[in-house]
Amino acid sequence: MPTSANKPETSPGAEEGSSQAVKAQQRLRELILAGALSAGTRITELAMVERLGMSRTPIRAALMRLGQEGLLLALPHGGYAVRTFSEREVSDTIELRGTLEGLAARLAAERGADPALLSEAGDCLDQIDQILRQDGLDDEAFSGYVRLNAQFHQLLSAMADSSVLAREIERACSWPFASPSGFVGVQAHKPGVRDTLVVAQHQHRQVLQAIVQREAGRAEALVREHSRIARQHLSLALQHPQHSATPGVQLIRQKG
Amino acid sequence: MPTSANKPETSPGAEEGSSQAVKAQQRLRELILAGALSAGTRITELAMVERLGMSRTPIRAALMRLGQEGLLLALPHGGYAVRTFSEREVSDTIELRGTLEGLAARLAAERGADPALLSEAGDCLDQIDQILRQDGLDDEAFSGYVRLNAQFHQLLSAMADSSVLAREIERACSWPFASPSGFVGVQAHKPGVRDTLVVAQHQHRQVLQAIVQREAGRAEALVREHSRIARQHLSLALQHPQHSATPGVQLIRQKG
DNA sequence: TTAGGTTTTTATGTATACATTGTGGGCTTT
DNA sequence: AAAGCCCACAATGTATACATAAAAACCTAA
Repeated sequence: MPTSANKPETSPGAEEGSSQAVKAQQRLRELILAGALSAGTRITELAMVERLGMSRTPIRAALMRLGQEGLLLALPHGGYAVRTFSEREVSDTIELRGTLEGLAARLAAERGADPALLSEAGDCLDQIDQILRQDGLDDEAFSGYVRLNAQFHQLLSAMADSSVLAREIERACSWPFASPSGFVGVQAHKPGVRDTLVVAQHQHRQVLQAIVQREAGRAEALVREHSRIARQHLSLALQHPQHSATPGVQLIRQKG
Repeated sequence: MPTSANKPETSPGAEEGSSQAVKAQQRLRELILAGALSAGTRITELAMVERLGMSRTPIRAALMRLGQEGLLLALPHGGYAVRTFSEREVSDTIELRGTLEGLAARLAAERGADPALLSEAGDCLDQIDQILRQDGLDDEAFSGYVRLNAQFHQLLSAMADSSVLAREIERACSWPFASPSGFVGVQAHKPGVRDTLVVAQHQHRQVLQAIVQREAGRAEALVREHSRIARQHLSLALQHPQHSATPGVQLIRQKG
């Protein structure tokens, strides 16, 4: 096999309907998070032109968007490099996400959330309870939890009814290891998994209750505390990187 | 004067050393905030090519950046429009900024801020005291306050020693009416101005003290409360839009 | 052999031509 | 006269050629 592939790589889940620029952005993100582009290396437009099989223009747009998103670092004299994250930066990002979600919960409680959203959230938590009812959690149950967890957090964001805040929360969750379900996959096959999820689910219930009862301060504090679970997961993932199925962990540079 | 100007407009403070794309971004932001591009209207690339006297490529880059920054709204089938803000959105943005700065203050207090920064912040507040010592505030004194206030808030952000958070705070301050000094110009020539600034300065002192004494919760609460001054200023500015010298107020759509 | 300067290469910034898509207006038909 | 279809224009998406600047490599001289 020659070193310079002639056939541009195709992504299995790539959506065909989108524009080239969007496709480039998706593909580049996948490449980065999968570790195909090692951390710290410079990314040149021409290399991506070869690799993705499109012209420089959409590549440029994609690189710029990923740069503003934070996944790429804009170099001083032009060009980009795959960004690396210190453990502290990841921790700060999680704290940021928790703070923003906390603000959302507080606003939802203060202003009163849309009853339809509250009902949806309740259903969502009921479904999680269903999953946690079984003793052992198979992979299917686990991915179900991840999906429902993400849905609950998304509903939480929507309850604040603030486009400004929703936008920022979405930004904060764009880093895979900062998203609410980012590190849950870490200990998918460890003994105490279910207990962790039970605790998280208890917090979910309390948060929803606080919002319903318009206890703004309590709602905010609960969500913040809830986000610390992600930090615990981060520590575990860094201690046992080999078990971590989370995409993007190789972007975290360890000091040890 | 013909309707289609042949000479591209020049901006007085435009930096000549930067690239075309950066210049385009600066100039477009000025045009939007000055109201030269009325709120809600679609911005076409070709129109800006005529107006700024450069090709589509840097214009495109600038539009994209302003879109991600939030000043422009990306239309569903391509193109951008000057974004308008509801009063609620502006209010939320200020709340967001206050929350982020509050997080910064908390982190600074928890982790302990760099003594050099603490000393700089102290000097900054001393200089503000100097300004407030005089009874009447002339324009020069006022602009001095605005500058020092911005500097203090910038130092606050730096004390958290978190690049992630600093980046987000800078984003939140990019909207002129959400920045710490955004609406102070509103009541520059009103009788009670000085008192407002005295109150704000008192809060500054308390915040710095809390950080020095490592009182994290207090620091966070104080900064949040401090940000509500901006919301008061917002109300005043919307009640008396004619007195408002803040750029960008015309982007706020009033419901009344 | 090393240091410095020059040259070549390579990558990004910029301009522009071409493709494609969506929208609006005008024409035709019922 | 009204409604629907078709055509044309206009704006964005894409590709590529050209300009410029930085970096690397090579060559020369000390």
